[in-house]
Amino acid sequence: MAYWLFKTEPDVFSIDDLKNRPKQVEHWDGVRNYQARNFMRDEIKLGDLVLIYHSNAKPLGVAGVAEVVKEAYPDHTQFDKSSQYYDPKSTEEKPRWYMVDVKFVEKFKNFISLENLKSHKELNDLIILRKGNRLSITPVEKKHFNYIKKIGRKSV
DNA sequence: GCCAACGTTGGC
DNA sequence: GCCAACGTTGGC
Repeated sequence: MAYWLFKTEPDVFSIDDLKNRPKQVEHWDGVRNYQARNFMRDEIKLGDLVLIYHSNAKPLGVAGVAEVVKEAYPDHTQFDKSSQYYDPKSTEEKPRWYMVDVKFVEKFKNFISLENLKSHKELNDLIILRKGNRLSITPVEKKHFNYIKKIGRKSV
């Protein structure tokens, strides 16, 4: 059982969008970075928990938690010419990109802004807080996950 | 295999 | 809108 952080731009897809999906499940398509792809394909397992992080937005930060309900399978958008995620170099026989399915678990009562995250020295080595980090999927340590969950559930 | 040029991400 | 920090591409 492992923990992860997925970035998403809430203008495109937010925690509320996930919550409002049928069965509250959605496939996490559009990842076009090899490191992130490798995490999904090789390491992200059924039942893993995911922090949903809203990037490029206001507010900016961790919005809630989701759970992995389906392990890696080919991302269909890579074969779709009309998709912005279309990849002409990928084939059905040898797909280049993968995705997982996640299910809504909870939306934090207390949205945790990036500023808030940074103010906790316990979270100093969280990957997302490293300067210049652009990876859209990153592993999160159990202690960090639990700490963040605690802040998120605290009422303000 | 190197690396310059270019494109993208994402906080500010 | 700016720009630092990356990742990718493609010529050599």
